[in-house]
Amino acid sequence: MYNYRGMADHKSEEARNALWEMGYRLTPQRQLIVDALQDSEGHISAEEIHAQVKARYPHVNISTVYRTLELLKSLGLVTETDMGGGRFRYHPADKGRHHHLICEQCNSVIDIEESTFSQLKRTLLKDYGFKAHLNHIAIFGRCERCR
Amino acid sequence: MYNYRGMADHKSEEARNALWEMGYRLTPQRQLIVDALQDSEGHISAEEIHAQVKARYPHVNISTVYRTLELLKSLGLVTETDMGGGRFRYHPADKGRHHHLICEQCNSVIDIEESTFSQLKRTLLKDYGFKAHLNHIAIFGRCERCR
DNA sequence: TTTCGTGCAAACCCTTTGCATTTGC
DNA sequence: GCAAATGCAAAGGGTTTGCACGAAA
Repeated sequence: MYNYRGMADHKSEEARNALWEMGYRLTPQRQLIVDALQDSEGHISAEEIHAQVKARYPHVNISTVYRTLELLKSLGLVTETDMGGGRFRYHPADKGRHHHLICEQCNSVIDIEESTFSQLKRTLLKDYGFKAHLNHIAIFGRCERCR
Repeated sequence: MYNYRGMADHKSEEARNALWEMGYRLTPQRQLIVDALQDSEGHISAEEIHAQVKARYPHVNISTVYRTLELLKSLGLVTETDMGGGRFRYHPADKGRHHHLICEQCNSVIDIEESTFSQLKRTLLKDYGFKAHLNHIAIFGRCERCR
């Protein structure tokens, strides 16, 4: 896999630089995965990333996607949300923390602000001594249109 | 599979009667599964139920456990919680609705009252027009001892 | 050149399903 | 006797892993 410098339109300098600075190699696969995440507006699945990356480089394997996501997670560049049933979706950390409302009827996803949970967090800490780690939460229900 | 009448110590009359009244057969498997759920104090996994049932009737298959849980769910006798990563745990409905705080350090589970979320539910409805279905929720974090 | 990253295929874990057989009623 | 329930084995879906090859520094 050749000449990846200058190939992409550098939307995702931060993640790239972070990888570079930590001593990780800037492979084309990693760059394309980072690009896909950045383009996604969040909530992208590993398979969707894979499909997008394959459109450019057909031989990229999905295990590389998972391994790269693992790396980005460990560097705090990406957060992972369990959307139920063990399906994960990914989101660039620099796009801000938020949570998801998922409509069981139409499958639409509504982003909600992290602050929506601050009251709940306080209650859990006060009443149960429990420090909640609400990274990305998915809440299921019915959206406005589907009720 | 023989003589199941009078074999168990009838802790779980309700579920049994409910099954019976709805016209479902009272097989020994179903009774043992219901017993396992009842004994579990909640939060039992399909595999744990299976192990417990097999101790009495070695030939019971895990698919029967899943099918019975499916049935009990559809009758509203059991609720299912996704404890992350697509692993489900089950809980008898008559033991009351509640949610879970799971410590990432020591894996302990704290039950919390459903009412803890009523404020959040109201906010989601008011601000996003979203009717949340909070059946059983699992929230990860750190418990009092592990901080 | 030496280590790191990748592709491939197989394994994994839990859950679900198809089908022939058994069993409750 | 007959529909309903079970056991078995195989499939399923998304994720992970072992290993040999290939490429980055």
